Amino acid sequence: MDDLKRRATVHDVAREAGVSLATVDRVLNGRPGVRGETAERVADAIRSLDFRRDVSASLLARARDLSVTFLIPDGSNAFMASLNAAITRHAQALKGERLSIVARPIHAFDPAALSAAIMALDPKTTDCAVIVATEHETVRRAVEAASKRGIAVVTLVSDLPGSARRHFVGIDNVAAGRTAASLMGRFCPSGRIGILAGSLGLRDHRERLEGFTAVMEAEFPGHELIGPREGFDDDMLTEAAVTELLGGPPLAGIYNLGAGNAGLIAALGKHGDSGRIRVVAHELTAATRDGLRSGAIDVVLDQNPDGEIAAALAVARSYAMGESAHHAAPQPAPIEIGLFLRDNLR
Amino acid sequence: MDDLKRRATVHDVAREAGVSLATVDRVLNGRPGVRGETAERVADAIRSLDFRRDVSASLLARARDLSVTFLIPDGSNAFMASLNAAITRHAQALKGERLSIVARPIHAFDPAALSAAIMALDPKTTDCAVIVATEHETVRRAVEAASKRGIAVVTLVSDLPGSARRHFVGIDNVAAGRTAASLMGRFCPSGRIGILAGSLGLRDHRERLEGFTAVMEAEFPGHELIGPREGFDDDMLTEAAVTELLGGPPLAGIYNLGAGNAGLIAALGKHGDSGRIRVVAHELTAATRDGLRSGAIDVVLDQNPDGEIAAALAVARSYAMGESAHHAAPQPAPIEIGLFLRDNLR
DNA sequence: CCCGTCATGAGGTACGTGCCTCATGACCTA
DNA sequence: TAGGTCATGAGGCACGTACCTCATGACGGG
Repeated sequence: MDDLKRRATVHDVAREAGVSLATVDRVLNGRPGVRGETAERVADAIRSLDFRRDVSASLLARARDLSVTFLIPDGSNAFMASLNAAITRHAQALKGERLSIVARPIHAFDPAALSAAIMALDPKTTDCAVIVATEHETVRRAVEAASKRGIAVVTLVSDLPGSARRHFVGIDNVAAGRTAASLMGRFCPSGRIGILAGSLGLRDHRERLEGFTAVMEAEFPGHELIGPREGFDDDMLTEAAVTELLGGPPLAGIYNLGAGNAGLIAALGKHGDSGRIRVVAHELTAATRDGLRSGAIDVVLDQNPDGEIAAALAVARSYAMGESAHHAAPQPAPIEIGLFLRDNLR
Repeated sequence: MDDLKRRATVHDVAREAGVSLATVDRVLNGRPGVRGETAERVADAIRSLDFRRDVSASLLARARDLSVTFLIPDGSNAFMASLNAAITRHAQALKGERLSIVARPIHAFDPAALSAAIMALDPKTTDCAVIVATEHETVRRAVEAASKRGIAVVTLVSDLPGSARRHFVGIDNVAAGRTAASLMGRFCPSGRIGILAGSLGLRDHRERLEGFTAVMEAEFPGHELIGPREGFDDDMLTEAAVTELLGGPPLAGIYNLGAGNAGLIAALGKHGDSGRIRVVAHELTAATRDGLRSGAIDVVLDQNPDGEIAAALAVARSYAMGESAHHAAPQPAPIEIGLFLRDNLR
């Protein structure tokens, strides 16, 4: 009866399949030298015994730690900075968990730099790469090549559909836009709503806009949408755009689906009665926190950077260990859109 | 230079402290037979080498798995059911991670049953207990006793301040109430707001009410608050309470800070023009999801059960391994209040 | 028939820690 | 001084997997 409680080991699998330990090992770790028929017998035994590699023993026995490389855009973007901070924090916490983490900054929005960095990854020293994807054919090809070399690629924040990436960690930006509209419509019985974007060349910004306008038109048809005006995620340009919007007929609300929120707040402050204009923005940063506290911003939609890094690491660990080879891949919970008011600021 | 990259092991600690492996082991695992002065030398070595127990090796070498026992209220409460479901899911996913999870149902809101269950925990088979606390002196004493026996206790959802519990995993319910008020105030320019509670004998319900009324009074003084009416988390009683509320002068909004949402929705449906009344409720369940989709409910505040279980397990694992003994305890991110509209339903 | 290739078996060591036993010396007390 | 308690050292086995080497037998081509 002890046997019923004990977890199955590689020895049990070997016995069940009628092969030696060495063969089980070859199958488990994808090494060559096993006939297809034999490999199938081993796989059957694994399934029938519900064998799962003992993670502790496996990590202990490995010659090297699992290694995950993050390729994150550099630059002054506050959100990317908080992503990097989260990576550092997790790297610290994962000391002793046999997981080594490297973060390499990539020139922002530069497909060539990103794909070059992906191509340079050595499967001997990298099990998994986590990238903030720029949508470009070169990047797609680099991901394909990395995958062929045995490096699992995970996209973060910005996806790369149609590529060989194994997983996407991030929020649903269309849903984010829809949610923003749903709140804005309830906040403002009627009136003109100004829309600000960073750049419509970015996939996530396009998706947010799509969701926002769809819900506004369908559910709150009494409102007039102004824009979108592009602020290119820059404080100065965003301030100029907002000032221009405020110069027109009175606005009931403003939705900024991009960055540059410091500029937005500055423009509102100079305008005066900013308390009456409902404002919805994205990403919890120093600027948006201040905006929430002062009342300049009503709601912030956030993609929790820390949670995203944690999720990416969990996925990366899972793929790096090839855990999904013989059992269903454990689908991690999708990243949720965080909604923050002054009253639930974390 | 290899030495600089290698993680420190117990051997290194022993050498650095000038003691034997056995003594390091005694210190690390809190076994008796070490003079205070010697233990201090070992602790110094641990700090100076930044030694961290290798989690993989440690788990592998242990005679038994880490074991975490959940004591969760039973009954028909939809939220507790989803907590249990989350526990089952995680238990499944943690096969192979040397963590064994037991969930024991406890008669709801019964301090005697809860404390008896805590007293019955054997430190030989339980490293950590996660409880949904009922506020009572017996429970406090049981937690104290368990802690003395070497069982770390973590409170979930409902805290037990002033007890020997090592950690609380849950949301800030005052903030939740404040957030609900902040939304409600923005949704309704003015008017009467009905308030429903489960039972004001519950700490979390009291806290939500406190936060809600504080913000309504301070920021939206034009509104008249009706209630709270107690529905005792029961659909029938809640429906009756709502029907009574709807019989009075027209309401602009309803805040249900307890359960029984199916009753709330039923009463609204029978009343007719429910689309005009803004409704804020708690916990994503089948009932509240339906309410969001149909438009009967505008916003649901949720404490992600899955996230809470994950956080509780992380904390439990950390305490069960005594990781925080020589380094700063890794404070896990606090559980966030989830805000859900129809448009960002997960 | 010889040799090369291939699938597989046999057996070992290593990873870092938990936990056990036994020995040794120091110190205290009667 | 004998006997007892206590702090500590020395050493070893175990955990389950990774990864290595070497042996063996089968098979096929020339």
